[in-house]
Amino acid sequence: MIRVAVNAPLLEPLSYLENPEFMSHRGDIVHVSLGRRQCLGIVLGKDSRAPQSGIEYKPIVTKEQQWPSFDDTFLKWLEWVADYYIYPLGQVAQQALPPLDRSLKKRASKRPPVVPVLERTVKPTLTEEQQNCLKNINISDGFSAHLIHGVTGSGKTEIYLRLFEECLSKNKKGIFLLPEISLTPQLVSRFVERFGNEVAVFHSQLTDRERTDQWWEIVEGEKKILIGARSALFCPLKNLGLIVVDEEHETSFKQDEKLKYNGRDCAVMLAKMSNCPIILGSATPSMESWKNHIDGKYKLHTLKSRVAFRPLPEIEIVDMRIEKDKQDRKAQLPFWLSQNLYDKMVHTLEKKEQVALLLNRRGIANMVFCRGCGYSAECPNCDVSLILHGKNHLVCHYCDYHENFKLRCPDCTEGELAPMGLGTEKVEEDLKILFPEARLARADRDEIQSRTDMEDLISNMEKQHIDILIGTQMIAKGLDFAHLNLVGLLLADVGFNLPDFRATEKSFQLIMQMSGRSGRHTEQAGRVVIQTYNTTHDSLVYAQNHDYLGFAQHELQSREPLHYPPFHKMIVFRVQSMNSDTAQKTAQMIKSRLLSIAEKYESHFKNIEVLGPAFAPLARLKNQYRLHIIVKSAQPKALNALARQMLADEKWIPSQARIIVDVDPASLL
DNA sequence: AGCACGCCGACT
DNA sequence: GTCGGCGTGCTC
Repeated sequence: MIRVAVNAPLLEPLSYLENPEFMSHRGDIVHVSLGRRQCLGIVLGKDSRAPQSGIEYKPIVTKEQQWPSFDDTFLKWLEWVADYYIYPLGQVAQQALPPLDRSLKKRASKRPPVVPVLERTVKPTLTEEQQNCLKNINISDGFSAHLIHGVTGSGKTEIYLRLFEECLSKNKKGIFLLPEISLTPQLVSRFVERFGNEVAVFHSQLTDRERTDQWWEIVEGEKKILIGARSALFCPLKNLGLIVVDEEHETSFKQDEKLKYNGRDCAVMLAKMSNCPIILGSATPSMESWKNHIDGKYKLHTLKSRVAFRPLPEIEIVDMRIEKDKQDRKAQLPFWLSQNLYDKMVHTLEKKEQVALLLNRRGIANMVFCRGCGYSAECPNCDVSLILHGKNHLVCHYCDYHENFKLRCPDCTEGELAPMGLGTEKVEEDLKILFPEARLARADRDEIQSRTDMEDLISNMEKQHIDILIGTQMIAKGLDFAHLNLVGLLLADVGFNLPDFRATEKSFQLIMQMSGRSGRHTEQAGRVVIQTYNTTHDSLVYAQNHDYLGFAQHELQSREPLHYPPFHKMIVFRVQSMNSDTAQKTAQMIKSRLLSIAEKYESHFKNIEVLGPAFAPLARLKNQYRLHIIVKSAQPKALNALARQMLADEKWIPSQARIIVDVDPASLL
């Protein structure tokens, strides 16, 4: 009999009879019958166990010919992913296949090409730091892990490009992973300018046809370098010689639905199994990677200065508590704008340079409430306020609920509902009055919805058709504009107080990243203004001094006694149910099961901490009550085994409740 | 995930 | 009567 991982939510593979028409080998992609239907499965190998009585074993139906079989290295990696994240292997493997059948004839498409066509450009000369870094990375010596800590603008990308050159010269293929590639077409362009048509691109904003074509180009075609978001890792490349993960600290490498994998961590494992080097790069390495460097697992390379001796930006912190009471405000400024930032904006615009304002919108978006009775519009399905979009549209940010905004308060029927809080739209409105001459552009989820929207925005910024750019998180990442010399973070506080152990780290990263956008191409330092009500927050003080090392040391020190990652591993069990009671009971059952397993196998599960159950910070979403139980341990293997035991024999789970396992959660919301 | 089975309300 | 809504359970 043959073990087959079927494409169904079954944690264990199933056994099938060998089909006498053909032999099945490990890695083959086959069709098998499952219940009354057929589905795809991956052959894992011979099943030597005795057949179980009561099961009517069926033969494998056919071998799927259109895709090449998985080689052993890649299949081992898929098995590791499935095992580590406690997810059905068959469903993990499904991600490694293209969504459509191969098609050799190119159809005319109105969409711009996935990979732009660009002239090759000359290579810049390397700085001494870059040369040193390259000298210390030997890519032909099997697996090794490197962490490049380089300030923004220090030329990390050029190092990657040189490494990929070396990789290609050895006739091997390479993967370049980015957090959200559709937001960074500039980086793709730089690769195309160096490697021409040897580049393939893979990310979530491609159509199924584009994806399928790119898949074949990199798996069997002429393309040698795959640039992509985390999903690119699942392209079954043969002859892998190098993996680079840029902005490795980004939590968006963690997929938050279905298979909740972290692209960075999976990349490290893929490199290890493929016996090739992996490079992680960041201006603000994650605490996980930094600890790996301290523990000697990653080799550290530091780039301290920007290329061409361009200075680091000057970061100024404005205390909005004082600003509020200031009497000497010349112009009538809106409450969200300090005199200091306003003056700098005027100055920057006079010099025909560009300004970007970042609004870390989470939690302070435009909700509406009644000044008469305090009623506020809330989503009927979720425990959150509705957010005002445009003039008369109330939207829930967590489900698809929306309604028309009516002025009259539905509760006291006397007062009027008024928007409060701050959104990018409001900022834009106020700026139109303050700077009537300036050309404004907004970059948020409402404005930028497709890859072409972002490309247009970038080209407008580059051509200086925009004077002031107002945006959310999405403009903090990876963008590089020559004339952008002032960056304002309107309200830094928003990130400080999230109920998440990574809140300080995320805040620090955002500020560092944002300031990295300013003054990348000038001899004078770019300017950064951070407005806040809490000027002494750790993330601000270290960021102001560009002191990553100090921050990392401080942050690690504060996490260690609390047993937070990276010191202890974490698995979260989330319980969801329409019924609050069922949700709570199920959560309680999870906890007692965990405790009893831990007690029964005491020698295996030492020092396991079980926290909760507690309602998640957003206790109800899409009409589902949400609780979670957090489990921590210093031994990842034991933690995984405990979680598996807990989930085994799932018959005890009440049918109205769903349990979701999240290994290494990116956030606790 | 599919797909079937089965139990209930609604409707020609 | 029987059509079809979806809650429940199983897949080698």
